[in-house]
Amino acid sequence: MSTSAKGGYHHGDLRAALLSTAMRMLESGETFSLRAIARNAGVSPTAPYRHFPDRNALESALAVQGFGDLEHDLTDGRDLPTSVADLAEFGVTYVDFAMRRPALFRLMFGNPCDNSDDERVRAANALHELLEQALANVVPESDTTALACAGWSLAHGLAFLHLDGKLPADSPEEVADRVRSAFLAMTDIPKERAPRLKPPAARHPGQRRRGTDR
Amino acid sequence: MSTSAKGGYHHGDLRAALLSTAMRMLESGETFSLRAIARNAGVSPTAPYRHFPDRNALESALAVQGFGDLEHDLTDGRDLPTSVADLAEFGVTYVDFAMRRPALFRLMFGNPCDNSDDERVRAANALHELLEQALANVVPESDTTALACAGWSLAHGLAFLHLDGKLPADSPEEVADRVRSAFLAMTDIPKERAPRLKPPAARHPGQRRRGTDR
DNA sequence: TCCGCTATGTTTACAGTGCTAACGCGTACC
DNA sequence: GGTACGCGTTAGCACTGTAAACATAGCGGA
Repeated sequence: MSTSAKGGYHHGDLRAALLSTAMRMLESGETFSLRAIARNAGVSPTAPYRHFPDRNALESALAVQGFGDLEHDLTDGRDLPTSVADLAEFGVTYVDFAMRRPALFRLMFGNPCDNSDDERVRAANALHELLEQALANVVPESDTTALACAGWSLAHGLAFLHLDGKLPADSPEEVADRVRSAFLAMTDIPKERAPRLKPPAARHPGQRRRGTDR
Repeated sequence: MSTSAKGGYHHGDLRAALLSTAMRMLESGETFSLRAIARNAGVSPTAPYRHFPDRNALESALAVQGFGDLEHDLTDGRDLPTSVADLAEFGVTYVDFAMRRPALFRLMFGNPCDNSDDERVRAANALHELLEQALANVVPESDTTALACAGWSLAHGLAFLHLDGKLPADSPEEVADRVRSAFLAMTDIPKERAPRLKPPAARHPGQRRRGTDR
Protein backbone atom coordinates (compact mmCIF):
# COMPACT_ATOMS: atom_id res chain seq x y z
CA MET A 1 0.00 0.00 0.00
CA SER A 2 0.96 3.58 -0.34
CA THR A 3 1.03 5.06 3.12
CA SER A 4 2.31 2.19 5.17
CA ALA A 5 5.24 0.62 3.43
CA LYS A 6 7.71 -1.99 2.50
CA GLY A 7 6.75 -4.28 5.31
CA GLY A 8 9.90 -4.98 7.28
CA TYR A 9 10.89 -4.24 10.79
CA HIS A 10 11.45 -0.69 9.76
CA HIS A 11 8.46 1.00 8.39
CA GLY A 12 9.66 3.47 5.85
CA ASP A 13 7.65 6.53 6.68
CA LEU A 14 5.85 5.83 9.88
CA ARG A 15 5.42 9.46 10.77
CA ALA A 16 3.35 10.16 7.68
CA ALA A 17 1.48 6.89 8.04
CA LEU A 18 0.56 7.74 11.62
CA LEU A 19 -0.66 11.16 10.62
CA SER A 20 -2.82 9.87 7.82
CA THR A 21 -4.18 7.03 9.93
CA ALA A 22 -4.92 9.46 12.72
CA MET A 23 -6.63 11.87 10.37
CA ARG A 24 -8.77 9.11 8.96
CA MET A 25 -9.76 7.94 12.42
CA LEU A 26 -10.47 11.47 13.51
CA GLU A 27 -12.84 12.00 10.63
CA SER A 28 -14.55 8.66 10.83
CA GLY A 29 -15.32 9.29 14.48
CA GLU A 30 -13.34 6.39 15.86
CA THR A 31 -12.00 6.66 19.35
CA PHE A 32 -8.87 8.65 19.16
CA SER A 33 -5.87 7.53 21.17
CA LEU A 34 -2.21 7.08 20.49
CA ARG A 35 -2.51 3.38 21.07
CA ALA A 36 -5.49 3.03 18.77
CA ILE A 37 -3.67 4.94 16.07
CA ALA A 38 -0.65 2.71 16.44
CA ARG A 39 -2.90 -0.34 16.32
CA ASN A 40 -4.57 0.85 13.14
CA ALA A 41 -1.24 1.64 11.61
CA GLY A 42 -0.19 -1.91 12.36
CA VAL A 43 2.57 -0.99 14.69
CA SER A 44 3.38 -1.39 18.38
CA PRO A 45 1.63 0.82 20.94
CA THR A 46 4.65 2.97 21.67
CA ALA A 47 6.07 3.30 18.20
CA PRO A 48 4.52 6.77 17.78
CA TYR A 49 6.86 8.05 20.48
CA ARG A 50 9.76 7.71 18.06
CA HIS A 51 8.15 10.44 15.95
CA PHE A 52 6.16 12.58 18.36
CA PRO A 53 7.26 13.51 21.85
CA ASP A 54 3.73 13.10 23.13
CA ARG A 55 0.11 12.93 22.14
CA ASN A 56 -0.18 16.69 22.07
CA ALA A 57 2.53 16.95 19.44
CA LEU A 58 0.70 14.54 17.18
CA GLU A 59 -2.48 16.50 17.67
CA SER A 60 -0.68 19.70 16.82
CA ALA A 61 0.62 18.18 13.63
CA LEU A 62 -2.94 17.26 12.68
CA ALA A 63 -4.10 20.73 13.59
CA VAL A 64 -1.47 22.27 11.33
CA GLN A 65 -2.76 20.13 8.50
CA GLY A 66 -6.26 21.25 9.39
CA PHE A 67 -5.33 24.90 9.25
CA GLY A 68 -3.80 24.33 5.85
CA ASP A 69 -6.92 22.59 4.59
CA LEU A 70 -9.19 25.29 5.93
CA GLU A 71 -7.11 28.00 4.35
CA HIS A 72 -7.21 26.04 1.15
CA ASP A 73 -11.00 25.81 1.28
CA LEU A 74 -11.21 29.52 1.85
CA THR A 75 -8.90 30.60 -0.91
CA ASP A 76 -8.75 28.01 -3.61
CA GLY A 77 -10.20 29.19 -6.83
CA ARG A 78 -11.89 32.27 -5.55
CA ASP A 79 -11.06 35.92 -5.26
CA LEU A 80 -10.87 37.86 -2.08
CA PRO A 81 -14.37 38.92 -1.07
CA THR A 82 -15.43 42.36 -2.17
CA SER A 83 -18.88 42.67 -0.66
CA VAL A 84 -20.69 41.76 2.47
CA ALA A 85 -22.40 39.02 0.54
CA ASP A 86 -19.01 37.63 -0.47
CA LEU A 87 -18.00 37.80 3.11
CA ALA A 88 -21.01 35.78 4.10
CA GLU A 89 -19.92 33.08 1.67
CA PHE A 90 -16.56 33.13 3.33
CA GLY A 91 -18.36 32.43 6.57
CA VAL A 92 -20.39 29.68 4.97
CA THR A 93 -17.21 27.97 3.85
CA TYR A 94 -15.70 28.29 7.30
CA VAL A 95 -18.71 26.80 9.04
CA ASP A 96 -19.07 24.13 6.40
CA PHE A 97 -15.51 23.05 7.10
CA ALA A 98 -16.34 22.73 10.78
CA MET A 99 -19.44 20.68 10.06
CA ARG A 100 -17.74 18.37 7.61
CA ARG A 101 -14.76 17.73 9.85
CA PRO A 102 -15.99 18.34 13.36
CA ALA A 103 -13.38 16.37 15.24
CA LEU A 104 -10.57 18.03 13.36
CA PHE A 105 -12.08 21.43 13.92
CA ARG A 106 -12.35 20.74 17.62
CA LEU A 107 -8.79 19.61 17.63
CA MET A 108 -7.70 22.82 15.93
CA PHE A 109 -9.63 25.05 18.30
CA GLY A 110 -11.49 23.39 21.10
CA ASN A 111 -8.34 22.65 23.04
CA PRO A 112 -6.28 24.63 25.43
CA CYS A 113 -3.92 25.62 22.65
CA ASP A 114 -0.38 24.41 22.77
CA ASN A 115 1.42 27.63 21.95
CA SER A 116 4.79 26.04 22.27
CA ASP A 117 4.33 24.34 18.93
CA ASP A 118 5.75 26.93 16.58
CA GLU A 119 4.38 25.43 13.44
CA ARG A 120 0.95 25.32 14.89
CA VAL A 121 1.07 28.94 15.94
CA ARG A 122 2.33 29.91 12.53
CA ALA A 123 -0.49 28.04 10.82
CA ALA A 124 -3.09 29.73 13.00
CA ASN A 125 -1.58 33.13 12.34
CA ALA A 126 -1.60 32.54 8.62
CA LEU A 127 -5.33 31.95 8.83
CA HIS A 128 -5.79 35.08 10.88
CA GLU A 129 -3.92 37.16 8.34
CA LEU A 130 -5.92 35.74 5.50
CA LEU A 131 -9.11 36.80 7.22
CA GLU A 132 -7.75 40.23 7.90
CA GLN A 133 -6.83 40.67 4.26
CA ALA A 134 -10.29 39.59 3.26
CA LEU A 135 -11.90 42.13 5.53
CA ALA A 136 -9.54 44.88 4.50
CA ASN A 137 -10.52 44.20 0.97
CA VAL A 138 -14.21 44.58 1.71
CA VAL A 139 -14.09 47.60 3.96
CA PRO A 140 -10.76 49.23 3.30
CA GLU A 141 -11.23 52.47 5.18
CA SER A 142 -12.32 50.98 8.48
CA ASP A 143 -10.58 49.55 11.50
CA THR A 144 -9.74 46.34 9.76
CA THR A 145 -8.21 44.73 12.80
CA ALA A 146 -11.41 45.00 14.77
CA LEU A 147 -13.44 44.00 11.77
CA ALA A 148 -11.34 40.99 10.95
CA CYS A 149 -11.65 39.95 14.53
CA ALA A 150 -15.40 40.41 14.42
CA GLY A 151 -15.81 38.54 11.16
CA TRP A 152 -13.69 35.66 12.31
CA SER A 153 -15.47 35.50 15.63
CA LEU A 154 -18.87 35.52 14.00
CA ALA A 155 -17.97 32.62 11.76
CA HIS A 156 -16.18 30.83 14.55
CA GLY A 157 -19.07 31.20 16.95
CA LEU A 158 -21.52 29.97 14.35
CA ALA A 159 -19.31 26.99 13.73
CA PHE A 160 -19.08 26.01 17.37
CA LEU A 161 -22.70 26.61 18.20
CA HIS A 162 -23.73 24.39 15.33
CA LEU A 163 -21.19 21.78 16.26
CA ASP A 164 -22.48 21.66 19.79
CA GLY A 165 -26.07 21.37 18.72
CA LYS A 166 -26.88 24.73 20.25
CA LEU A 167 -28.20 25.74 16.86
CA PRO A 168 -30.07 23.17 14.80
CA ALA A 169 -28.00 21.73 11.98
CA ASP A 170 -30.12 19.20 10.23
CA SER A 171 -28.91 19.91 6.72
CA PRO A 172 -25.91 21.74 5.30
CA GLU A 173 -28.23 24.11 3.45
CA GLU A 174 -30.01 25.05 6.62
CA VAL A 175 -26.70 25.84 8.23
CA ALA A 176 -25.46 27.81 5.24
CA ASP A 177 -28.64 29.85 5.22
CA ARG A 178 -28.30 30.64 8.85
CA VAL A 179 -24.72 31.75 8.38
CA ARG A 180 -25.69 34.02 5.52
CA SER A 181 -28.57 35.46 7.50
CA ALA A 182 -26.34 36.10 10.46
CA PHE A 183 -23.76 37.94 8.41
CA LEU A 184 -26.32 40.03 6.65
CA ALA A 185 -28.41 40.72 9.74
CA MET A 186 -25.37 41.86 11.61
CA THR A 187 -24.56 44.53 9.09
CA ASP A 188 -28.13 45.71 9.08
CA ILE A 189 -28.23 47.13 12.54
CA PRO A 190 -28.79 50.87 12.45
CA LYS A 191 -25.57 52.33 13.71
CA GLU A 192 -26.76 54.69 16.39
CA ARG A 193 -30.23 53.94 17.48
CA ALA A 194 -31.94 56.82 19.22
CA PRO A 195 -31.96 55.38 22.74
CA ARG A 196 -35.59 54.43 23.00
CA LEU A 197 -36.79 55.96 26.22
CA LYS A 198 -36.27 52.79 28.19
CA PRO A 199 -39.68 51.59 29.19
CA PRO A 200 -39.62 50.18 32.71
CA ALA A 201 -41.15 47.04 31.23
CA ALA A 202 -37.79 46.33 29.64
CA ARG A 203 -36.78 44.47 32.74
CA HIS A 204 -35.83 40.93 32.04
CA PRO A 205 -39.09 39.02 31.95
CA GLY A 206 -38.06 35.68 33.33
CA GLN A 207 -35.44 37.08 35.58
CA ARG A 208 -34.82 35.30 38.81
CA ARG A 209 -32.17 35.97 41.32
CA ARG A 210 -30.82 32.49 41.60
CA GLY A 211 -31.95 30.54 44.58
CA THR A 212 -34.83 32.77 45.55
CA ASP A 213 -37.98 32.27 43.55
CA ARG A 214 -38.40 29.19 41.51
CA MET B 1 -18.21 21.50 57.53
CA SER B 2 -21.02 22.58 55.34
CA THR B 3 -20.68 20.66 52.12
CA SER B 4 -19.36 17.37 53.29
CA ALA B 5 -21.27 16.28 56.37
CA LYS B 6 -21.98 14.43 59.46
CA GLY B 7 -19.07 12.09 59.02
CA GLY B 8 -20.45 8.58 59.12
CA TYR B 9 -20.62 5.84 56.57
CA HIS B 10 -23.40 7.71 54.92
CA HIS B 11 -22.49 11.10 53.76
CA GLY B 12 -25.62 13.15 54.02
CA ASP B 13 -25.61 14.92 50.71
CA LEU B 14 -22.87 13.46 48.63
CA ARG B 15 -24.39 14.53 45.37
CA ALA B 16 -24.16 18.18 46.26
CA ALA B 17 -20.75 17.73 47.80
CA LEU B 18 -19.47 16.09 44.64
CA LEU B 19 -20.83 18.87 42.50
CA SER B 20 -19.29 21.60 44.58
CA THR B 21 -15.98 19.79 44.85
CA ALA B 22 -15.99 19.22 41.12
CA MET B 23 -16.80 22.84 40.42
CA ARG B 24 -14.00 24.00 42.68
CA MET B 25 -11.52 21.66 40.99
CA LEU B 26 -12.70 22.72 37.58
CA GLU B 27 -12.09 26.35 38.37
CA SER B 28 -8.80 25.88 40.11
CA GLY B 29 -7.50 24.01 37.10
CA GLU B 30 -6.90 20.70 38.85
CA THR B 31 -7.01 17.56 36.79
CA PHE B 32 -10.60 16.65 36.41
CA SER B 33 -11.61 13.03 36.79
CA LEU B 34 -14.32 11.18 38.60
CA ARG B 35 -11.75 9.49 40.78
CA ALA B 36 -10.00 12.72 41.66
CA ILE B 37 -13.32 14.30 42.55
CA ALA B 38 -14.21 11.37 44.76
CA ARG B 39 -10.77 11.56 46.36
CA ASN B 40 -11.15 15.26 47.08
CA ALA B 41 -14.60 14.68 48.47
CA GLY B 42 -13.11 12.11 50.80
CA VAL B 43 -15.03 9.20 49.43
CA SER B 44 -14.31 5.98 47.58
CA PRO B 45 -13.49 6.09 43.85
CA THR B 46 -16.79 4.68 42.73
CA ALA B 47 -19.10 6.44 45.14
CA PRO B 48 -20.08 9.03 42.51
CA TYR B 49 -21.79 6.27 40.55
CA ARG B 50 -24.49 6.17 43.18
CA HIS B 51 -25.49 9.68 42.14
CA PHE B 52 -24.50 10.00 38.49
CA PRO B 53 -24.82 7.26 35.91
CA ASP B 54 -21.52 8.24 34.37
CA ARG B 55 -18.97 11.00 34.07
CA ASN B 56 -20.95 12.71 31.37
CA ALA B 57 -23.94 13.10 33.66
CA LEU B 58 -21.85 14.79 36.29
CA GLU B 59 -20.42 17.10 33.66
CA SER B 60 -23.89 17.91 32.45
CA ALA B 61 -24.95 18.81 35.96
CA LEU B 62 -22.02 21.19 36.19
CA ALA B 63 -22.87 22.61 32.79
CA VAL B 64 -26.42 23.29 33.91
CA GLN B 65 -25.06 25.19 36.86
CA GLY B 66 -22.78 27.06 34.49
CA PHE B 67 -25.66 28.06 32.25
CA GLY B 68 -27.47 29.35 35.29
CA ASP B 69 -24.49 31.38 36.40
CA LEU B 70 -23.94 32.82 32.96
CA GLU B 71 -27.56 33.81 32.66
CA HIS B 72 -27.29 35.36 36.08
CA ASP B 73 -24.23 37.38 35.05
CA LEU B 74 -26.05 38.58 31.97
CA THR B 75 -29.25 39.61 33.66
CA ASP B 76 -28.65 40.39 37.28
CA GLY B 77 -29.20 44.00 38.09
CA ARG B 78 -29.29 45.31 34.58
CA ASP B 79 -31.98 46.10 32.05
CA LEU B 80 -32.31 44.50 28.69
CA PRO B 81 -29.99 46.25 26.26
CA THR B 82 -31.52 49.04 24.22
CA SER B 83 -28.64 50.12 22.01
CA VAL B 84 -25.80 48.57 20.11
CA ALA B 85 -23.48 49.85 22.81
CA ASP B 86 -25.54 48.04 25.43
CA LEU B 87 -25.36 44.97 23.31
CA ALA B 88 -21.60 45.21 23.23
CA GLU B 89 -21.57 45.21 27.02
CA PHE B 90 -23.67 42.09 26.90
CA GLY B 91 -20.94 40.58 24.80
CA VAL B 92 -18.28 41.80 27.18
CA THR B 93 -20.02 40.06 30.04
CA TYR B 94 -20.33 36.86 28.04
CA VAL B 95 -16.67 36.79 27.11
CA ASP B 96 -15.64 37.80 30.58
CA PHE B 97 -17.49 34.81 31.94
CA ALA B 98 -15.58 32.56 29.59
CA MET B 99 -12.26 34.06 30.59
CA ARG B 100 -12.93 33.87 34.29
CA ARG B 101 -14.16 30.31 34.20
CA PRO B 102 -12.54 28.77 31.15
CA ALA B 103 -12.81 25.13 32.13
CA LEU B 104 -16.47 25.49 32.97
CA PHE B 105 -17.14 27.34 29.74
CA ARG B 106 -15.42 24.59 27.79
CA LEU B 107 -17.48 22.05 29.64
CA MET B 108 -20.67 23.91 28.75
CA PHE B 109 -19.79 24.24 25.11
CA GLY B 110 -16.58 22.69 23.91
CA ASN B 111 -17.97 19.18 24.15
CA PRO B 112 -19.99 17.08 21.81
CA CYS B 113 -23.15 18.06 23.59
CA ASP B 114 -25.11 15.42 25.39
CA ASN B 115 -28.58 16.24 24.18
CA SER B 116 -30.12 13.41 26.09
CA ASP B 117 -29.75 15.36 29.30
CA ASP B 118 -33.04 17.22 29.37
CA GLU B 119 -32.08 19.63 32.05
CA ARG B 120 -28.99 20.59 30.18
CA VAL B 121 -30.86 21.21 26.97
CA ARG B 122 -33.39 23.28 28.84
CA ALA B 123 -30.67 25.39 30.43
CA ALA B 124 -29.04 26.04 27.07
CA ASN B 125 -32.36 26.97 25.53
CA ALA B 126 -33.09 29.39 28.32
CA LEU B 127 -29.87 31.18 27.51
CA HIS B 128 -30.74 31.23 23.84
CA GLU B 129 -34.11 32.78 24.55
CA LEU B 130 -32.60 35.38 26.79
CA LEU B 131 -30.30 36.46 24.00
CA GLU B 132 -33.13 36.56 21.53
CA GLN B 133 -35.15 38.79 23.83
CA ALA B 134 -32.18 41.07 24.21
CA LEU B 135 -31.78 41.43 20.48
CA ALA B 136 -35.46 41.86 19.90
CA ASN B 137 -35.37 44.67 22.35
CA VAL B 138 -32.58 46.46 20.52
CA VAL B 139 -33.76 46.00 16.96
CA PRO B 140 -37.44 45.15 17.23
CA GLU B 141 -38.41 45.40 13.60
CA SER B 142 -35.73 43.11 12.21
CA ASP B 143 -35.34 39.38 11.80
CA THR B 144 -34.63 38.85 15.44
CA THR B 145 -33.95 35.17 15.07
CA ALA B 146 -31.10 35.76 12.68
CA LEU B 147 -29.86 38.67 14.71
CA ALA B 148 -29.92 36.82 17.97
CA CYS B 149 -28.04 34.05 16.34
CA ALA B 150 -25.49 36.49 14.98
CA GLY B 151 -25.04 38.30 18.27
CA TRP B 152 -24.66 35.10 20.19
CA SER B 153 -22.23 33.73 17.66
CA LEU B 154 -20.15 36.86 17.69
CA ALA B 155 -19.80 36.77 21.46
CA HIS B 156 -19.30 33.04 21.47
CA GLY B 157 -16.62 33.17 18.82
CA LEU B 158 -14.81 35.95 20.64
CA ALA B 159 -14.94 33.91 23.80
CA PHE B 160 -13.48 30.81 22.21
CA LEU B 161 -10.82 32.57 20.20
CA HIS B 162 -9.60 34.31 23.31
CA LEU B 163 -9.74 31.13 25.33
CA ASP B 164 -7.66 29.33 22.76
CA GLY B 165 -5.07 32.05 22.59
CA LYS B 166 -5.96 32.79 18.98
CA LEU B 167 -6.55 36.36 20.05
CA PRO B 168 -4.25 37.89 22.65
CA ALA B 169 -5.81 38.09 26.08
CA ASP B 170 -3.25 39.58 28.38
CA SER B 171 -5.61 41.65 30.47
CA PRO B 172 -9.37 41.63 30.96
CA GLU B 173 -9.54 45.24 29.80
CA GLU B 174 -7.81 44.41 26.56
CA VAL B 175 -10.30 41.64 25.95
CA ALA B 176 -13.27 43.82 26.84
CA ASP B 177 -12.05 46.51 24.46
CA ARG B 178 -11.69 44.04 21.67
CA VAL B 179 -15.18 42.74 22.24
CA ARG B 180 -16.62 46.24 22.18
CA SER B 181 -14.68 47.10 19.03
CA ALA B 182 -15.85 43.95 17.34
CA PHE B 183 -19.50 44.60 18.11
CA LEU B 184 -19.29 48.20 17.00
CA ALA B 185 -17.19 47.49 13.92
CA MET B 186 -19.62 44.83 12.81
CA THR B 187 -22.51 47.22 12.74
CA ASP B 188 -20.49 49.79 10.86
CA ILE B 189 -20.18 47.94 7.60
CA PRO B 190 -21.93 49.82 4.83
CA LYS B 191 -24.84 47.63 3.90
CA GLU B 192 -24.50 47.39 0.17
CA ARG B 193 -21.12 48.34 -1.03
CA ALA B 194 -20.97 49.23 -4.69
CA PRO B 195 -19.06 46.21 -5.97
CA ARG B 196 -15.66 47.77 -6.50
CA LEU B 197 -14.63 46.84 -9.99
CA LYS B 198 -12.58 43.88 -8.88
CA PRO B 199 -8.98 44.72 -9.65
CA PRO B 200 -7.14 41.60 -10.80
CA ALA B 201 -4.69 42.31 -7.98
CA ALA B 202 -7.37 41.20 -5.58
CA ARG B 203 -6.20 37.64 -5.98
CA HIS B 204 -5.05 36.12 -2.74
CA PRO B 205 -1.52 37.35 -2.26
CA GLY B 206 0.06 34.44 -0.51
CA GLN B 207 -2.08 31.88 -2.22
CA ARG B 208 -0.61 28.56 -3.00
CA ARG B 209 -2.41 25.60 -4.36
CA ARG B 210 -1.22 23.12 -1.79
CA GLY B 211 1.44 20.89 -3.02
CA THR B 212 2.32 22.78 -6.15
CA ASP B 213 4.46 25.84 -5.65
CA ARG B 214 6.30 26.21 -2.40
C1' DT C 1 -38.67 -4.28 69.85
C1' DC C 2 -36.70 -6.43 66.33
C1' DC C 3 -36.47 -7.75 61.36
C1' DG C 4 -35.38 -6.92 56.98
C1' DC C 5 -35.39 -3.68 53.00
C1' DT C 6 -33.30 -0.15 50.47
C1' DA C 7 -30.39 3.72 49.71
C1' DT C 8 -25.86 4.66 49.74
C1' DG C 9 -21.21 3.79 50.39
C1' DT C 10 -16.91 0.27 49.73
C1' DT C 11 -13.89 -3.15 47.67
C1' DT C 12 -12.32 -5.57 43.88
C1' DA C 13 -11.52 -6.12 39.20
C1' DC C 14 -11.01 -5.18 34.16
C1' DA C 15 -9.93 -2.97 29.99
C1' DG C 16 -8.06 1.01 28.15
C1' DT C 17 -4.99 5.19 28.32
C1' DG C 18 -0.40 8.15 28.11
C1' DC C 19 4.23 7.53 28.91
C1' DT C 20 9.05 5.64 30.41
C1' DA C 21 12.72 2.38 30.33
C1' DA C 22 15.17 -1.30 28.60
C1' DC C 23 15.88 -4.12 24.72
C1' DG C 24 16.73 -5.63 19.66
C1' DC C 25 16.68 -5.39 14.74
C1' DG C 26 18.82 -3.71 10.35
C1' DT C 27 20.31 -0.15 7.61
C1' DA C 28 23.82 3.17 6.34
C1' DC C 29 28.18 4.62 6.89
C1' DC C 30 33.27 4.11 7.77
C1' DG D 1 32.78 -6.21 6.94
C1' DG D 2 32.09 -4.24 11.24
C1' DT D 3 29.60 -0.96 13.89
C1' DA D 4 26.71 2.79 15.53
C1' DC D 5 22.53 4.71 15.59
C1' DG D 6 17.69 5.23 13.92
C1' DC D 7 13.59 3.06 14.59
C1' DG D 8 10.64 -0.35 16.18
C1' DT D 9 9.49 -3.77 20.20
C1' DT D 10 8.24 -5.53 24.80
C1' DA D 11 7.39 -4.76 29.71
C1' DG D 12 5.66 -2.07 33.12
C1' DC D 13 3.84 2.14 35.77
C1' DA D 14 0.20 5.16 37.29
C1' DC D 15 -3.92 6.58 36.00
C1' DT D 16 -8.69 6.56 34.04
C1' DG D 17 -13.95 5.13 33.52
C1' DT D 18 -16.99 1.58 34.65
C1' DA D 19 -19.18 -2.87 36.38
C1' DA D 20 -20.14 -6.32 39.94
C1' DA D 21 -20.34 -7.88 44.38
C1' DC D 22 -20.34 -6.73 49.09
C1' DA D 23 -21.31 -3.92 53.47
C1' DT D 24 -23.53 -0.67 56.37
C1' DA D 25 -26.93 2.25 58.37
C1' DG D 26 -31.08 3.89 59.18
C1' DC D 27 -36.01 3.47 58.17
C1' DG D 28 -40.76 1.20 57.95
C1' DG D 29 -43.57 -2.35 59.34
C1' DA D 30 -44.48 -6.77 62.24
